[in-house]
Amino acid sequence: MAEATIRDVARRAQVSVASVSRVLNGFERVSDATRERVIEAVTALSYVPHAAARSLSMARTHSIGIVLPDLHGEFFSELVRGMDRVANDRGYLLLLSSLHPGNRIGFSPLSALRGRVDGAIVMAPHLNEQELSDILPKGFEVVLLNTRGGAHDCPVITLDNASGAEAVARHLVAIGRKRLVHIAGPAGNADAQERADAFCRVLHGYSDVLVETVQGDFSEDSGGAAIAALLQAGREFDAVFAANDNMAIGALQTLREAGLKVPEDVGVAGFDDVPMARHLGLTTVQVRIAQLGEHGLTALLDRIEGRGAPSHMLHPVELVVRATTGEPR
Amino acid sequence: MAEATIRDVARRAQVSVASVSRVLNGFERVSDATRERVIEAVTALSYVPHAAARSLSMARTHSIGIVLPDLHGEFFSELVRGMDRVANDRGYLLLLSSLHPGNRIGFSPLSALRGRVDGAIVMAPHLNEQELSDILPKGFEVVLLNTRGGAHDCPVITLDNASGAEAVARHLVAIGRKRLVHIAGPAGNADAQERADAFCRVLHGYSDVLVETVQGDFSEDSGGAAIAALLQAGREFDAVFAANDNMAIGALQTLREAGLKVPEDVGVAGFDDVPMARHLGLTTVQVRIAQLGEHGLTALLDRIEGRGAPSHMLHPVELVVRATTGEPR
DNA sequence: ACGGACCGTGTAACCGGTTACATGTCCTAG
DNA sequence: CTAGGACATGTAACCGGTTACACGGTCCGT
Repeated sequence: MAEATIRDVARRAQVSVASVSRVLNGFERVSDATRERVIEAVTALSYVPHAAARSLSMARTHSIGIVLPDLHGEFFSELVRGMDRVANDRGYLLLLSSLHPGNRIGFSPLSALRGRVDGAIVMAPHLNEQELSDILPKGFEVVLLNTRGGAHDCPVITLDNASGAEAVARHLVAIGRKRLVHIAGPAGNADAQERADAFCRVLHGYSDVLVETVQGDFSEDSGGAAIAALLQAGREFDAVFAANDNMAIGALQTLREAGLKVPEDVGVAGFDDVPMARHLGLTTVQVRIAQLGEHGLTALLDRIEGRGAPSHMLHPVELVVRATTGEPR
Repeated sequence: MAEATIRDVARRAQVSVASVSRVLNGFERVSDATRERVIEAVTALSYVPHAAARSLSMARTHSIGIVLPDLHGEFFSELVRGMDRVANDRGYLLLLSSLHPGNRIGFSPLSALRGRVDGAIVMAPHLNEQELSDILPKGFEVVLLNTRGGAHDCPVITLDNASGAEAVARHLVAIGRKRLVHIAGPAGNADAQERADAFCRVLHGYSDVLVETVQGDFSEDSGGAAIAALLQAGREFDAVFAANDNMAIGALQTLREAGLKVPEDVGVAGFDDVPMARHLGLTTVQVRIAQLGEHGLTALLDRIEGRGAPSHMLHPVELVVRATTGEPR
């Protein structure tokens, strides 16, 4: 049984394809008799319009590309969930594409979306401006998420990393911590950089507070390893701020295994508020990720549909204080 | 700047559109001179073929629909990650679609995929056979994931609940437990049923082992409540197998609050291996979700590309022994 | 020298929709 | 009575690719 086409429907309803198309698209100028016959034929043949054909003639796909560096973890699923809500409301579908480095060079995965999407949301915090320019397609609207994008004309939405990190810094000072450690994210990652910068900037305002930065890579293991190295080196500290929750969790575990008490001996804070954070009582910076997704997709669709959207937006974050940063000793 | 079309390329390269198409699709019968001119023109115009047009004429989209009940949590992200790997390898894109009940009735979200995908992976554990039939489209290949689908001609992939539960049963017996409790999942859930059946079946083979089943609903609270009720009733037992990790975690907490030692007094095991399980040292049955995604997509693509795939497949699971089931007392 | 196989290339039909424009009918105003 | 407008509908071009088929030129064997 081959799929019915609009011409099959027209034949059965004894009308022209134009009339069928008009009925299906809710066009007004159709007589009731025609409309009825068309509807009868459509249901009888269980006709469904062919999306590719429609896209081709209308130059509109009603899908949106989502291009992300990695498709894993709660962050990803939350982001997509938020976008899915908006997409559903506004009649769009989401096309997923991961941007892992191994993709065939010289052929941007983004351009593969031409003719498939009306626009795309791109998140590529690991790329620099140059690399970004190389992959950005000319053919459709793009909104950047959490990505350095100063030099481009597409809107950018970034996390308000600075105020999050500042809030953590102030909180740690407020509860009396003096010797702080920051476990940074991977070098070259914009978010990691902003968090580290803001954290240190605030702390330099306090003459009696020391801060030391060590390297991590956003993985749980790297957080644990960083702390282990510090302990082995005999360093003393009374609080740790990791650039994300994963590393904070790793740090937490290593600290406890080393016999240190959290928060009594060492306070720990992270960034992201992954679900596990609540379970472990981890102080962290809450990022409403689903909302970030909604936010980004809404901006993109507004642009596509003509209503302009502002070109740079900060997505708010909020400090959540839990058990791992207790009161002053 | 409008997008370049294949005719623009042909004009610039002084050849026909057919030749351009041949070069782009790696067709052999093209002279080197022609090939060079085409390539020059393509790069000069930074031409990218229009996916919708290509889909239309080839009746092939190289995308796959993924239809899921919900887009959240680690399960979803893992599943998608696995599929993404396969999709990338084999040159497909993933089109995401959630199946929340609110979708316009009488118009299946699946049929909206016509002309957009070559096939779809559908996961709808909450639908019965009838509801499922109603939404399944005729136009393209479908693979069902973890969904009752006996009556349909599309392949189904389900978890191997039975061997997982059997492994747990054998393990508990092997470490010397004699009085077991099973916290079952919600009535009517196929996975829960299979786990309970297999668990009890194995244990009935041991004359000196007792097993008692209590009801749960997959939630953490229900696991705790079930154990609390047993303790209150003065029941004695030395091991608990919950039908999923959530309930196992609830049980664990309640046992400890009651002053019982795990694993010394009572062993605890779950099912799923959620990330938290590793953290809590929970013995459980690992379901490699990413691999399930790979598995499902591979089967679908094989079908689409002609190599037939078996119609019903069990996805393997594996017992992971951790701290909550220790050695015999 | 000639017929045919083979090769590279171009022309045009086709995929399945949308829509500008033409057509025909009926109604009404001058 | 008729010109012209409003309306319902049909015809055919178009979106941007792919590809069956036609065509002309080489090279070969006889």
